[in-house]
Amino acid sequence: MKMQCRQFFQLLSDDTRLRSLMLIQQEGELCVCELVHALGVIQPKVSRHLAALRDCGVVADRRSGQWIYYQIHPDLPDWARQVIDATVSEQATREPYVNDLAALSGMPNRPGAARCA
Amino acid sequence: MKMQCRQFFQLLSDDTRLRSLMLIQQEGELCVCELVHALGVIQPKVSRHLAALRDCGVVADRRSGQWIYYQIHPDLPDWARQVIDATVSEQATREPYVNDLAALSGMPNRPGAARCA
DNA sequence: ACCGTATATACGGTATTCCGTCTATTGTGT
DNA sequence: ACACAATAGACGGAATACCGTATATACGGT
Repeated sequence: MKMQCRQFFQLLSDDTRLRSLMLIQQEGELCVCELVHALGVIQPKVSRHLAALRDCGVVADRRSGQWIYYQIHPDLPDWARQVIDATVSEQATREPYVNDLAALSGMPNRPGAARCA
Repeated sequence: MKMQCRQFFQLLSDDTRLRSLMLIQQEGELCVCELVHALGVIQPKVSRHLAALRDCGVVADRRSGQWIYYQIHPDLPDWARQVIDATVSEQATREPYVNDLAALSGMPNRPGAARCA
C-alpha cells in the first residue's frame, strides 16, 4: 500500500471526505449512518467517499453487527497524521465543521453510543 | 481573500503545484524558469499552476527584471504553513522531490543566484 | 424463511480539471 | 526602434472526478 502525498491531498480536497475525516478524527470512530446524519448527505455518497479513503489506507473499517465503523487508520504515516491534526485543531471550530459536529451530537438513536437517558 | 482548507488541499493535490511548492519552500524563492528546469515541464504549465497558487494566496510573486520570483505568501495562515512544513520535512528526501532539488542545483546560469565561478 | 436496516457497488451523465499549443505582454540590450 | 528572453493568458480537447439512482450484499430480528 503505497501512499503518495499528492494522493493524500487529493483525498482531502473533496468536501464530503474532508468533513468526514474531521469528524472521525474528533470522535475517534464513526459509522456510516452517523456520518450520513451529521453531514446531511445521502448514504451512497458517504459510502463511496469512505471507500476511497479506505482504499488508500487513510481510514480503517471495522464491522460491528449491522454497522461498520471507520477510524483513522492506525498505520497512517506520521506526516499525514500531522496534517490531519493541524487541520482539525485549527479549523474544527469554524464553518462548516462546527455544524457537522453539532448535527452529530443532535442525532437521535446513535448506535453504539451510551444510551443512558 | 477567503482561504478554505478544502481549496488549499485541492491546490496541493496536483503534482506540478505540489512539487513547485516544495521547492519554493526549500529554496525560499524561485523564478519560473528555475521551476521549469527543475521539474522538467513546459513553461506555460508551470505558469498556469503558479497563477492558481497565487490567486488563492498561497504564494506571492515579485518581479525583478525579466524574472518573476515566487515565494510562500507571507500572510499564509498558520495551519496551512504547518501542513507545508510537515510535508516538506517528511517528504522532501523522497522521490520524486529529491530529484527536483537535484535538477535545480544542476541548472546552469541560474538567475539571481551567486555567479561566483 | 422472511423482512427491515445498514452498507457497498455498478452505471451513466455531468461537471471540473488538466493539458498542449498559440498568442499577448513586459522587460532588456543594442 | 527592434530583436530577444521571460512570463502570462486564451482556447479547445481529453481525461478525471463527482453525482444521483438503482441494485446488491450482509446482518439482525421475528
